[in-house]
Formats: sequence, structure tokens, C-alpha cells
Amino acid sequence: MNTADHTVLRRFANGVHDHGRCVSGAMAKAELACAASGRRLTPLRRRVLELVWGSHLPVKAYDVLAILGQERAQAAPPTVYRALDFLQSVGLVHRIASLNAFVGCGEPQRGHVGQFLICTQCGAVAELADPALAQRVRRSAERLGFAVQRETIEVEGVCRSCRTSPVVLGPSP
Amino acid sequence: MNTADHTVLRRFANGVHDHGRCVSGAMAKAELACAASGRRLTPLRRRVLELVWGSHLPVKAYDVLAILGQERAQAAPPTVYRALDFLQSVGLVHRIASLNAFVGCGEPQRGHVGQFLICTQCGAVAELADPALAQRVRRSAERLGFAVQRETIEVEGVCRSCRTSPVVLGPSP
DNA sequence: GTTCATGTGTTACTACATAACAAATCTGGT
DNA sequence: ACCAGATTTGTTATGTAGTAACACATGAAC
Ligand SMILES: [Zn+2]
Ligand SMILES: [Zn+2]
Ligand SMILES: [Zn+2]
Ligand SMILES: [Zn+2]
Repeated sequence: MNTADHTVLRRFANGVHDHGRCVSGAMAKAELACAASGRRLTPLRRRVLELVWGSHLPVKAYDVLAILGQERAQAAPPTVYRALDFLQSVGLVHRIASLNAFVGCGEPQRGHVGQFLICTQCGAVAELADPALAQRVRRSAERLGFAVQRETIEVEGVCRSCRTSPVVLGPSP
Repeated sequence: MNTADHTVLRRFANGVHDHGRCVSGAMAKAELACAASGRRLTPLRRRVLELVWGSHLPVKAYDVLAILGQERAQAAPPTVYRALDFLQSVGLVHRIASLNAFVGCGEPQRGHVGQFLICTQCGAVAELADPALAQRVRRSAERLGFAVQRETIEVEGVCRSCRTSPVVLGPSP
């Protein structure tokens, strides 16, 4: 596995892997990030973050809510959305606007430029951090006198894994 | 007004201008685009397109519905969404995912690469068509074996007009 | 004018997100 | 330990966005 590419914050989960490591790694980084910024990673927030990291697919807020509701009696939409807002503010999760869904950030300490690749086949999401690309967007905007605050790039396509071994949908049962 | 920049498909409406010209021009182009592709620009679809072009701000589907409901008794969500779906398929309007809103496309015949500048002050939206930028995104994705189908870039910031004459919000009445 | 495709009306529903206020919990100072 | 203020969570209700399914109407093609 090529881990040398420093522009990939979150890679596609191609094939089998020890996803427990993904999760535990993410949780460890989350603890650090919160401690560093003096924010509190409460059990609820921690649990929501775990659920977002449940797979490499983007996760819907109401899916998190459904699972949370099985674990604790008291779980309503604000419960989840507040936790997600917090996690976003610390940079631990990102919201994919085109999907109304959330993904965990692989490198919360690194600057997030909001570049996402979304596979239309398997639904997985990768996150990039290509500073040159961000710079290019900035320049293009500035030629119009536009001062960029935040840039979001969401690219739909087909990931390598799905290109090499395409998913063939069988007939409905 | 600098109209020489061929990468700007839809500019910010800085200051006063004859917006009737914007609308009539857009409608004329819409007629052409539909005729060219053999699609039918029915009165309903035409009216929805006019409403989307009502201002240079992105327009919400339910706002269109509210106005439409005053004009014709029969107007429900599907009425608007179907018209918007059609207009999108012809390239006459674009959906801004981060706003859940729609804007008219200034150049429906040109290829749409989905590059938008969104002013957080005045809410106006400009559309760019920077092929080099699109190419850059494509290359960045392809290095990961990702085959791009559609790329959406939504940049938040402050437009020139709002930077030079910032809007100061007065106290609530 | 019959046929078939396309477009529209209508009802009902699902999904996504936030407002507002109450209760609980944590924090720092005494 | 105690209190006061801030933060977090519970709770109820509501607002906002989008779609499924089917009936009916309209248009073009033959
Ligand atoms: Zn994993
Ligand atoms: Zn895939
Ligand atoms: Zn105008
Ligand atoms: Zn502005």
C-alpha cells in the first residue's frame, strides 16, 4: 500500500484491511486534537465519532441517530447534530454537502481544504489535501476580486478498486 | 463592465443593472438550447426558469413553489422539482449543493464544469468555467486511479462589491 | 382518431436540520 | 465542600428539503 502520498488525508478502503486500526488511530488522534485545543471529547461525542468511522462510507446523521437510539434511550436529532457540529469544529469530521452525509477526517491536525473524491459505485469517499489545487482555485477567484474564505471540492467518479473489479448488480429477487 | 473574461459564465450583479436584460437574454438562450436538443420548454418550465432568474441570488425550490402557488392553484413540490430537474438536465440551471438552492446558468450551451463562487455577505453566486482548473482536479484525482465523472467546486468568500462597500447590518427594529 | 410517450396534478410520505427551553454536569474560585 | 457561571445534554416541537406512486391530461406520430 502506497502510504507515501502526503496529499491523501483519507484513502479509499480498497479491499480488506484491519479497520479496527483505522478507528483506534482516528480516536487517538481525536483525543490529541481535543486536548491540544482545550475542547472536551465527551463520551457522547466520542461515540458519535466512532459511529462516523464505522466504515469508509459517508454516514448519514439519522443513521448515527438510529444506532445511538439503541444504546441510550435518550437520543434525538439535536443529540447527533450537536455532536457532529462539535466534531466538525475540531476538524474531526467533514460534511459532504452533495451527500448530506459525514466522513471522519484522517488527519485532523493538517489543514483541511475540503477536497473529496466520491465513488459513485461503492460510495466510498477519499479526502485530498492538494495545496497547489487549492491555490489554483484561490487565484481563479481572486481574478474576479473574490476573497476566498472556504473552498469545497466534491468530485464524483469511480475509484480504482471499482474500476478494476466492477460491481455487477444482479437481478432483483 | 468587463465582459471579455470568457471563463465567467455568470457574474456577480455588482450594483444596479438592467436585470430585465439578464432575464430576457436567459430566456432567449433557453429557447435555443431546448430547440437544439429537442426538449420542450413548456409554459410551466419557462415560468420556473424565470423565477430562478428572478434575482442573482440562489433561489430555493420552496420559494419558487410559493410564488408559483399564487399564480396557479395547482402547485405542489413535485411541480417545482420536476421543472428544476428538467432545467438542470438541459443545463439551464445549476443546483448549489452547499445551499440547497438553484441558480440560472448564464451560458447553457457551454460545457458546465460546476465552479461556483458564493458571497457570504450578499449571497450572490457567480459561475466560472476554468478548464485549466477542472483539468487540475482531474489530474489530482487520476493520480489515485480515480476516474472523474463530475466535479463540483463551491467556493465561499466575499465578492468585490461587498469588499469595497461592505453591508453594515443595523439594529433590529 | 388511436396509440404511445411525455408532461402535469394530487396525495402522501421520507429525509434532513434547527429553535427553544429545561435539566444536568463540569469548572474554577472561595 | 460549596457556590456561581459556563458548557453540555435532554426534550419537545417545528421548519425545511425532496421523492414515491398513481391518476389524469396533453402532445406528436402514424
Ligand atoms: Zn478502515
Ligand atoms: Zn468505489
Ligand atoms: Zn441581472
Ligand atoms: Zn457580495
